[in-house]
Amino acid sequence: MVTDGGLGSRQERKERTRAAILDAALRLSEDTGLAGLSLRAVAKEVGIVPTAFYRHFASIEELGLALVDASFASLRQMMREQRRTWVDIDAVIESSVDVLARNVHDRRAYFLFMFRERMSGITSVRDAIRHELELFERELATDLARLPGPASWSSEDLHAFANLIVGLMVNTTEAILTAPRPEAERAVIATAEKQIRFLVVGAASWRGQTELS
Amino acid sequence: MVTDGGLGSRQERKERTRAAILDAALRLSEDTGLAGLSLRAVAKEVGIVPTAFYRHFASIEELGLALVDASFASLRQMMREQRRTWVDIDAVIESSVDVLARNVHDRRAYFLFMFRERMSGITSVRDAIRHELELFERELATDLARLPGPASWSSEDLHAFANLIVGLMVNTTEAILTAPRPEAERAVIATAEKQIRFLVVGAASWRGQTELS
DNA sequence: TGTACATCAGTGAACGCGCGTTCACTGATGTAC
DNA sequence: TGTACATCAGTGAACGCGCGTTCACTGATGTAC
Repeated sequence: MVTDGGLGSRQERKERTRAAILDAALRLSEDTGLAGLSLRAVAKEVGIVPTAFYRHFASIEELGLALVDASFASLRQMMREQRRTWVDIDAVIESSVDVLARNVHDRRAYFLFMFRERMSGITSVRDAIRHELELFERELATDLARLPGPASWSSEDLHAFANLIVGLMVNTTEAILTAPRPEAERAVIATAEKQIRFLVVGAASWRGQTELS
Repeated sequence: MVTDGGLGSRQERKERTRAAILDAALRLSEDTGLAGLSLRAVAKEVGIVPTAFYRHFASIEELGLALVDASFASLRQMMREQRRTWVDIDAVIESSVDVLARNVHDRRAYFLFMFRERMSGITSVRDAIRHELELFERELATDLARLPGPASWSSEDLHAFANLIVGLMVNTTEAILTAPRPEAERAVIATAEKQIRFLVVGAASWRGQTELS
């Protein structure tokens, strides 16, 4: 494993090993969670000696924080693609659940990591994920404010609505990740689309109500 | 610790030790998660020798399943109290978030356990929690069907709506558990009440829409 | 271009530690007569 | 009520194992001249 074909500069090869460690950690933590992951198991999976791990990360915790960055980079890329389709709120509903479902498959390991470790044992990793989700929610609120309807809402309403959407997204992601068979997944997606319509229509009606009162 | 005052029959004292184990596990798993909990640490906390653990549970996993039962028994009791106030959907909204917030404080350790282990490493425990949450959602759908408005809904709509409510409840619970200070918690509660109104009004309007089409 | 030295990713032995689990045991509690 | 025996929650020694971490090292890659 030292020379590994001898390709690339020393720096490039170090970067490749680092990527292999992140990849192995993402894979192995599916079974045990990050807290249950041992440095030795990761090293074994990568094909390096345990002590070589320290050339890349000071601890499993530091590795975990790098995985949080990678996971949210992946999530942001998804949202960037998604946002290009935002012309009005109906178009958003139309496409958003499908985009989510496709991405949950393509980046399954990242989504599993985010939604598992959000609740799990390593405090700094958990806090980093919650912080990123909060940022994500704020970004969403800003985006929503550009849509014709929500443009006139109060910031409290926008926040509450964005929080509701992110919550639904999280729950739907978990349901997709958990769905045992394609037909169960289709049911999850159909339910999620219906739920998004509940939310959108509800928020609109509710604004109407208070504006009249 | 053997005689511990000598109070009660052998059976009663065994039951007391069992309860102490469950209690210690609930407490210790707040830091590490159930998967990070060692049999020896639990025994030490209770004040028995590690091997005595086996008189009560075959493994940490079995202990975990007992904690799932205890946690959902606690959740069901909350819902039973809550249901007594259900006369119409407005009364439900009025009281439900407050009841939830109060219970999250009173049974904090149980709620932490449920929502942490739902995503965590021990497969059988995770599956048991998901199963219970599914049952809980079905019960809620049945209850909702008794309310004047939802009584006329399709079962798909009821399911989607119940799922949305449970999801919101889960997210709100997590937010309450995470809220650093009382004022942050009040903001969470205010947001949750607004969100429930979104849902209720939205579901109603959405039904109206499709009934007209 | 060739040489001498510096860098540093990965090696391998060794350590002490907490872990789950086994086993034979102890002695208070419970039961049959 | 008194005695003899059974039950069984909790004990304590011992085991092998994987863990994180230390340390001095190797040898290919990189750099200065």
